[in-house]
Amino acid sequence: MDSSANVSERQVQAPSLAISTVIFALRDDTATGRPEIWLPLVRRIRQPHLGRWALPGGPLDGRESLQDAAARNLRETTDLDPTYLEQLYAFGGLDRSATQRLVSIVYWALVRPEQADLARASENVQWFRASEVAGLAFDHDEIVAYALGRLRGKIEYGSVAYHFLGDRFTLAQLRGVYEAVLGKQLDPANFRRQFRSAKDIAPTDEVLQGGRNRPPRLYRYTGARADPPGVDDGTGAGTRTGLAPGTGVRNPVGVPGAMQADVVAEAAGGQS
Amino acid sequence: MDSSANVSERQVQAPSLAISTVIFALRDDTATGRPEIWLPLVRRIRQPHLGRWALPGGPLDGRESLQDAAARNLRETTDLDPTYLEQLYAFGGLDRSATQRLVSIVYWALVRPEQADLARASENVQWFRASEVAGLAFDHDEIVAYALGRLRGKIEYGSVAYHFLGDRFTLAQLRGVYEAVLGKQLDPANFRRQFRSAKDIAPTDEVLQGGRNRPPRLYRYTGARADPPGVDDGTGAGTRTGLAPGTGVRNPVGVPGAMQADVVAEAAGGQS
DNA sequence: TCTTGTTAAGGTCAGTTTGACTATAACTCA
DNA sequence: TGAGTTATAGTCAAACTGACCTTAACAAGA
Repeated sequence: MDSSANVSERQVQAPSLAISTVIFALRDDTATGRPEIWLPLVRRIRQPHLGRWALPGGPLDGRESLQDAAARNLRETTDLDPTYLEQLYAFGGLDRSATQRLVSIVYWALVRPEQADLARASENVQWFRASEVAGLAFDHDEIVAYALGRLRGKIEYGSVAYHFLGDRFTLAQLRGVYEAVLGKQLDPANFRRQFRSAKDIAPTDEVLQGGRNRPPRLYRYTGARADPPGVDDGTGAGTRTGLAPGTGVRNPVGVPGAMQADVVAEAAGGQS
Repeated sequence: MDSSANVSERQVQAPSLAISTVIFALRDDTATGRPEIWLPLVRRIRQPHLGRWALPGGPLDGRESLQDAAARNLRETTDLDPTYLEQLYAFGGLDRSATQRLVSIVYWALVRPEQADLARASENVQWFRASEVAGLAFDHDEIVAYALGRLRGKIEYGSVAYHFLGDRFTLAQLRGVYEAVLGKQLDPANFRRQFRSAKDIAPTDEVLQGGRNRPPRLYRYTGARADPPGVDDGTGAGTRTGLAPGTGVRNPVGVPGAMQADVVAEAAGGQS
């Protein structure tokens, strides 16, 4: 509206650009044995929000692509290469940071629990249960909530779930992923039925020995494991490989239904 | 990899930030009478790509939120306020523009055909059939293709289709929207069946007079018309109000199916 | 060695949804 | 008045879902 001259110096400056990354991994609950969603956070070592936990990230310099910068966040925080990395959203509200106008392009990643050295908690890097994350710096609480919503939405389609798992997995493990992400139990028999007829999943001739019950067969994911290089869709359009079965997420037929808005955010700050 | 000093001046500078907007409207084909997807483009009046068509957009200054800047693009190009406006993706490849490192945050919008003054084609603003767009400046071809993929993905859920239509509409008009977006014909009877049981659609007691056939009943969309203010989801998570019926888009059940990757892009340039 | 507990794996069944198709209603135009 | 076209309602078989049942395979303990 008002484009006259009397604006503060700060607002006239071009916004700063930062990349942040929400990294999800599964970890079996020590009590129930059921997998839960965890994510690493880093402690801020400067103002603003000094000392608070925040998403890994930093300013974007001119030499990296967005995705490369996010992958670097991932490496520096977890020592892992991404098995899944996708752009989440660009947060650019005017008051995300008190000290500067900051636009953060946020990525989200999935890593495998075996790889993620969850024990590698240092003074400034620690893993938290996603359900218990609160009080983060900037608007990172909302970003995490938004990322969780996206994860749920994405798992209803294909492929994503497999990025939490290793090369071979049992149907029970796969079901565990779905249950952790969707936050509800699924019928094992129906889950099996749907996944047995899935195109991108193939039984191996191996079984998982060592359990105390009947040894489950191991399966292999035969679809695309990662997004095509340089390709990165911002929604469900991309690597979608079919619908998640047994999801309990019945086909939202009947057309327009109830407003299902997930947690959304127009905010967030970058770790700089 | 190489963080030594011998890098060009340009690459060391912070990337420039721009906002671009893909604006979709429907327009009835003069021959078949069936609606098609159109979008406005602006001619570049400076280098690079001088004279070529490009998405409306411009640099982000420090005083606007991302969404506000996109809404301004929309207004300045079409004289319309957004009925639907959502973030599409942030494009940040290293070589999107030859002259500078440029990161573009792209929005996409839907407008109503009655409102969109399609005739208002000036020397530097013109509407094009989405299916015929080609040869745009920067990587805007790919951005448009990506936006079309997102539109298709989104229409399979709820609400989005209605933003193409006015307050009252017939089921045939609504079906026309779906057919234009999905690029295939749908069975009128089945389409009707599903939408009649839809929660967010209600029949009025009016019919549309003046046609040469049986006058169709008018319906009203009773769900949320626009995204909550300031709220803007980057995917299908947000305003999702149910699945599109009759879509022919059968529930992608059976779990993982065929890789359905839509057109994606890691590129694009901003109109500056 | 037999019993018990637990998970794996396969199957049944009723209710719902889908896609293809048919039939009738309502209107304009020739 | 009859032909043509769209609106609207219904039918039917195939497919899918969710709930539930049965049997297989294994470990641990009696």
